[in-house]
Amino acid sequence: MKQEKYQFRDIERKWQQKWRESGAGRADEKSGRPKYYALAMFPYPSGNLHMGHVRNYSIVDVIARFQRMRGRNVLHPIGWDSFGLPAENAAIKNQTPPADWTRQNIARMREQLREMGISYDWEREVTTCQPDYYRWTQWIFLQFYRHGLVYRKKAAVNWCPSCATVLANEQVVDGACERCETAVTKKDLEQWFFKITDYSERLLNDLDTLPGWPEKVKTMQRNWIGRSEGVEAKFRVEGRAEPVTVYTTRIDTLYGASYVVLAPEHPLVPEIISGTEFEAPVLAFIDKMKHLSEITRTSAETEKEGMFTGAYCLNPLSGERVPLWIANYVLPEYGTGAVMGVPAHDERDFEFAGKYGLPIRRVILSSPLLPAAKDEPPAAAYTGDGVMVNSAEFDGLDNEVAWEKMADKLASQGMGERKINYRLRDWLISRQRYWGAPIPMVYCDKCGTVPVPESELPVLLPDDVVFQPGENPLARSESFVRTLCPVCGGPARRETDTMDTFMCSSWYFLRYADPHNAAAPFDRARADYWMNVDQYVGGVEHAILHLLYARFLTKGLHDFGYVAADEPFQNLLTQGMVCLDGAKMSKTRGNIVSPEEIISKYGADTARLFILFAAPPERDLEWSDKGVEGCYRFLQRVWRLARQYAERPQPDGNPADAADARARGMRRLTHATRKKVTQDLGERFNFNTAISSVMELVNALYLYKEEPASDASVAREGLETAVLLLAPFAPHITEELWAALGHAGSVHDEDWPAADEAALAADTVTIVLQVNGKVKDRVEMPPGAGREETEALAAARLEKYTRGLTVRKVITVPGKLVNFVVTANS
RNA sequence: GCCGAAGUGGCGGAAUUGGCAGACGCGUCGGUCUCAAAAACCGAUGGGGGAAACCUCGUGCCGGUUCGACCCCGGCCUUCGGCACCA
Repeated sequence: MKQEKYQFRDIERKWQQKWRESGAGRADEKSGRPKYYALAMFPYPSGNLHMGHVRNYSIVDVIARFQRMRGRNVLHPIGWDSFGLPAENAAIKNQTPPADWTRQNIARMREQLREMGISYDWEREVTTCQPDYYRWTQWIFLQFYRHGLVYRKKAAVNWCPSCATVLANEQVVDGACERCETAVTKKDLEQWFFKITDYSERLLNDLDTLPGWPEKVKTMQRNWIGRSEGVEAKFRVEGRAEPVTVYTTRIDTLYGASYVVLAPEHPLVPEIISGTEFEAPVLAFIDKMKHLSEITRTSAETEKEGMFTGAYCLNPLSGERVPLWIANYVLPEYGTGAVMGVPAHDERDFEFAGKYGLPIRRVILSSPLLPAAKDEPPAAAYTGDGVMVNSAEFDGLDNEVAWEKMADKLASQGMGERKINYRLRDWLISRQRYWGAPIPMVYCDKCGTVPVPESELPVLLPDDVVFQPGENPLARSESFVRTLCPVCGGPARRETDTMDTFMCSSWYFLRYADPHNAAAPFDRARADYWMNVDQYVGGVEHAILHLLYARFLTKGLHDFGYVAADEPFQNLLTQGMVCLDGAKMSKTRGNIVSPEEIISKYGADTARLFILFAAPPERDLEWSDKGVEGCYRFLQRVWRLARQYAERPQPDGNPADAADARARGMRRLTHATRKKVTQDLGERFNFNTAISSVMELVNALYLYKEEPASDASVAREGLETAVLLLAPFAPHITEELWAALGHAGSVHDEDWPAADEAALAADTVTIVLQVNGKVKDRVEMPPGAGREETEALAAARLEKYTRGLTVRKVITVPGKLVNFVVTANS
């Protein structure tokens, strides 16, 4: 019998063409079926798909195809996060406009995605660098501006001298620029900020409404938001009316405060040193601090340094007179920029006091049994809980109780109040860059800072720019900068900063719901139909920033009444990295396997299958060429098996009627596999075990067909089950085989195969026989066998192990095991 | 340092959550087919012992709970992520 070979190239090309023509993957809201929104983090169009993309999109495609076969109305879109630095760098290097470079990259990567056979709704493709998209990014900026959530301030910002741009704190890694690794310095600039800190509490609390997110990601977000409960306490400064306010989470240690420290930038500093002998040295110290980058200065490794200001202040409760210092380890941005120094109970203060000879007094003892220790100098700071000492009326109290009482007392005397602080900073969105969405603001000498009216959006990026390293080309484009004031009509200048690309990627999932809307970013009804995203999948590197900003923007749009969703992503899966030789694949490291190469050698189905089979999705995946070949072999095995059946007519008879034990065993496996794969795909994302169980089914089908009395209908059912179950993973080969097996429609339009519970019923169950918990034997029994019957049989089988010993106890788990607990005769 | 994951054969990984450890795949070894090779197919494959039926050890380490622990508890070690002077 002549057998057609598995020509993956022809097959994949053929079906991709057909899907393209039929618009497979298209989603609309008219379906009566329940919706399902499957989303992968959209790519930056760098030019080529890498294995991380292949993994990400394969995972989501399996989910999308599975949900379609299960009867859901699936939205599975794709787009391009296409603003950003690489395009501009390429423009400088090649003198090609960023738009052209980006367009070419998108075209190339779009083809690569099509070659992977991902079932996107291509009619919903969005591209953030196109005016029809960034118009609405600007519109969203204006809504936040209108609601008082956008402001401009002069701020010392992280500056990358090489990229000539401002970096957000989160884009500074180890004191260096995230992109080019140049050491970051500071620069004062007027910058636009989003008031994300207004949402700190909600961004924190609403994490509890997301059980479908990994605990790890939620923890990272919680830490990033960094909520702390403390007290702001006032220390009177001798000879001054205005007190110093310190922030502390350990107000219970107030009696142990032996000094107060201000940040060098604290506004009080110049005043208190003015005209004193301390003025010159303190100013010299501050100057020295300014020359260090914030990163160096605030690094935990930097030695603590400080200086006495000459001033003293008074403890609000004890009245004790303590010196006022400045020090490098106090940050002006956090809390009040002033802290009380409690060396006995804070490690930083302990180090600082040791260095400068400041008093160290214990106020908390770890145990009440050590009263003698209360006046001994400690060897290290004790930061734990305990009993109060040296604290006047609070002595003897549990420190947690004292905390509350001291906070109350300060409040009643007007010397302090409870305060919650967050580590989260406002979001700096200004970028001194060309290739981004222009910030829609205008500066008028008469009217001041004026937003561009919505009717004038988009503020288009100009074409007449020259790309050189350094300065923002936008600022040099006269045609762009010169404009008229929207209020008075007089001459005005445009803002030349563009937006952080995180802005563009913080709402794209809403645009997919209504991508061609020219009157609004999206229609509320359409957005409400699709939102929330049912399953979001992407790299864990976006665990903090992208996800936090997307949550923030969604909450804002919700609050302004544009969408019902308050959280964008119902379930989140963070996929692991793709590694080669134990390290993440990367261009710089040179350990790359190119998807194009794999697809041309083995086909997209094999590439997809391997990447899903080699590891569970959230774990790192070690690339293996041999493993790819194994998956290729498996698909060929499926191919050969199915082709044999393609030559035969549809068998008569119902597989459920098959009577002999072998047939029923085969059928049981077929239906057990259906059940297993359904669970693996629907309840957890264990693609690897789903695939392995289909492999087992195929192996069994090979054996079954060689049986002398094999039932054709049972074999056929098993084979078609394998093809259907593989369809989400390997969409091309299964489509081809489904047609070859005589079916008219697409395999992807078939109903997901349900397990027949009747077929799952086993003829016998294996009972494990144990002695003292160790397996000694196993026995086959009818499923409904009674306890006594089972134990009797077990006793007989285990006789040789229990002979001469005393049976203390028999543990029986019906249908599973019998365990004899024995001891030696005494 | 803090927070979060993870440690299972030669390798990637299973074990549906306390009940047969090592599914599936890779690799290796042996065999069939072939003039030969490739492909394909069949078989073996955690360590030690034994001719064999079998015995024994075994899920990072130490202890605990339990009839029974890769799984639960306590304490360590290692690796990988994240954060790091946040008062």
